[in-house]
Amino acid sequence: MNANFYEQVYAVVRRIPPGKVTSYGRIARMLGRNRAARAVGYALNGLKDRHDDPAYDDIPWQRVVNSKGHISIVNREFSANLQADLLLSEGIPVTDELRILNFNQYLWEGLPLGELEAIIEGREVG
DNA sequence: ACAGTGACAACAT
DNA sequence: TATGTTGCCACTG
Repeated sequence: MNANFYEQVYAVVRRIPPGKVTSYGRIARMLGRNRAARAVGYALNGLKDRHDDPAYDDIPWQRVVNSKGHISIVNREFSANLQADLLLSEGIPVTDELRILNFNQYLWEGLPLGELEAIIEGREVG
């Protein structure tokens, strides 16, 4: 259940401020797993099974897109549009093709090394 | 223990 | 530039 990597991913995503976005690959690199981008997506996918749990309600999953700034939820029309709406409500411009305009302008800088270290070592506050 | 899978990303045409 | 192909990693049954 408590896959450590998932929890690390959630901890990072929780820190993404409103109006900012990042990518699956960048999160993977923050956690020291340079090529675990797919696993990050897999972790976020797991949220749909826990949306009842309040502990996972505060995770701004909508702020994670792919490396090109595209919303990556394909074959899931409803969720993809929901993600676009959520981003728009934060002031992030999303085209009707589900692409973020001026993606690099909204990119999140990431966490300070110390905070990342805490998350990786399981000392995150939560 | 092992093979299949997916909200990715980097390359190769 | 635009597609198609090939690694990747963590999780699951």
